[in-house]
Parts: sequence; C-alpha cells; structure tokens
Amino acid sequence: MSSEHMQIGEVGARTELALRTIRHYEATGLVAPSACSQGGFRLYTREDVARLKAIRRMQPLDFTLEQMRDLLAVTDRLDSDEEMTAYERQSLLRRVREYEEHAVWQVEKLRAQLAEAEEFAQTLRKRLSRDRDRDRDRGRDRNRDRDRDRATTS
Amino acid sequence: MSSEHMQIGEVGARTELALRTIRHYEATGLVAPSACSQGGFRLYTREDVARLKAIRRMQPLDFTLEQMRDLLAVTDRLDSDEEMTAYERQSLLRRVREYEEHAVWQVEKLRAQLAEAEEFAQTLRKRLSRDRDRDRDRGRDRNRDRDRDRATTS
DNA sequence: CGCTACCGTGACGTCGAGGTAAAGTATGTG
DNA sequence: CACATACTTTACCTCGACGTCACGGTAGCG
Repeated sequence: MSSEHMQIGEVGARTELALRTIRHYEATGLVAPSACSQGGFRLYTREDVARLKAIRRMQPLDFTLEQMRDLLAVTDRLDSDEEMTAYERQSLLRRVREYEEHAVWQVEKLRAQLAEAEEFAQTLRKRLSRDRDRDRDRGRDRNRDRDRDRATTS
Repeated sequence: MSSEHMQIGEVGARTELALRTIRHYEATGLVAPSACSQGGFRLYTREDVARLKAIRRMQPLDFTLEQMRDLLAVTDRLDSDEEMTAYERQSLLRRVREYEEHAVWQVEKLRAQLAEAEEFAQTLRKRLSRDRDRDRDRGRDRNRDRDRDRATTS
C-alpha cells in the first residue's frame, strides 16, 4: 500500500483480474510490473493497472494475447516521442488499421451473438410460461406445488 | 443422400459446424446421430440437425457443453408426453429457470462487452486519424507515402 | 520470534475447438 | 469384378487461456 507501488493482490482487486491471469499476462509479455521488492514481490504502478484495464477492454474483441501484446507495443511506439522513419510509422499505422478492422468485425459478431442470445433467452422464457400453464391445468388439486412454484418465480 | 438420413458431411454443411465439432458434441453427449450405416457411418435426421443448430444458438450464452446437454435433456423430458410426477416437473422447471437466469445475465454481459468493444474500436479509430494528421504535418515532402495511406484507408 | 496474510514458482488439469494420421466404407466407372 | 477416389471412422495430438494444487518464501505486526 505504498504511495507508489502496489502488489499483485491490490492490482487484482482493482482490475478484477485473477492473480493467476495477471501473472500469465506477464509471462506472455503483456504487462510487466514496473518494480520488484527485494524479496521478489511484483510491484505495480497505477499505469500498469491502466494497461491491465486496457487489456481487459480488449478481451471481448477476441484478440489473442499475442495480438494484444503486439498492439500495445505498436501504440507504445507511436506514443513515444523518439525518432522514427516514415517507413516505420507507415508500417505501425498499418498494423493499427488491421487491428481496428478486426475490432470492427468482431463488434459485428458480438452484435449478432447478442441477438441470438436474446432470442434464445426469449425461447426459454416462453417455455417457462407455457409449462407453467400446463402445470396449472394438470395440477388443480395440488395447491402446495403451485404455491412453491409461484414463490420461486416471483 | 437418402431421403431420411444424411451423413456427417451434409450435416456439417447445413449447420456450419466442423465435422470434428459435431463428433465432439456427440462424445460429450450432446447430440447422437439417430442412426448408423452398417459400415459404421453416422446418419442424421433433420431433427438432429435442428438440435445442432439450437446448440449453436446457445453458444454465445457461454454455457458449458455439459450445461447444454443438461438443458436439452430437460426440455426433451418436458416435451415428452410420458407420465411424470409433479415433483419431477417442478424440478425440471426449476432447472429451466436457472438456465434462463443464466441466459439473462449473460445477455447483460454481452451487452456490456459490446459497449466496451465499440468503445475500444472507437479509440483505435481516433488513434488512426490523429496519427494520420500528425503524419501529414511531418511529411509534407513525402507525397507518395500520403497517397498510399489514403488509398488503404478509404 | 512467531504469527498470519499474502506472494512466488512449477507442474499439471481443464475446457472447447480443431488438426492429423491410418485405416475402413460408400459409390461410380470400366 | 476391380479399382479409384471421396468420404468416414477412431485415436491421439495441439492450442489458448486460464484454474488448481502443493509447497515454500516474504511482509509486517506484536
């Protein structure tokens, strides 16, 4: 809980990522803790946390960890104020463009999935009301059961 | 291509599932072919295909295969006209309700993911236009590069 | 010093999906 | 009938993204 660094538990709490996942991301080269205690504890800054949150936001886009690593590297490079050849800039921008395209069509896919999912949930709901009706028809003489049903449904 | 049965290739084409996946589903108890040639080829009916399509629709809801197997079994049982105790009906309906709840909150999650994904795509788009502008500012003397950029962006 | 909560590594498991290989089956043609 | 070749079968392997388990080290407090 130092003002500068926090250890992995805190980071997990803030990002809502499993500690295992955070370590895994490090192993895959996505986010390395900015520091390390002399005892070997990972120490993270708020920036590290922000990076992890960014990764979290990418997840639904169905990027592989490798792609995210690449994209992060690319944007880091673009954000850096170091010298860069025009050629390098072009190629970095092209990569961003590719990822953006992937993202767009992944958004499409998500939209479609959402529609299907809603439809399916609707189907389930219909089943429930239909079967509840059938149940009422068959079970006029079993009021206890119907009451239990009502209780768990409301 | 008999009028009644088709073999796995046909089924794959109709459901857009990989043959491997169809077999996998069978191995996990999700859908068994209704028949079998004397040589051991799987033979499916249109109903089997419908079942597979239903499974496909469930996928975005993030059910495990086991849960789908269970849900299919439950609805099969409910659809069957066999005798059933009130207790069994209640317990089946309760399970459907649980799945429906899962589905609802999964739909929520999808919606949230979609929002985050769109936001991220938007961020990427902004990056692109911003960096394109910066590129224009720095590279007035390199028209070829700018033209290439325009070409791949439109 | 010892306590407890937290953290480290490493090996292995899981889950859904799919690849690959070697062998068997269905079917049309000469 | 023999043969080609298209499709299938099973068994096993790979992969990504974690989860789980075991076991030991560390931080920091009284």
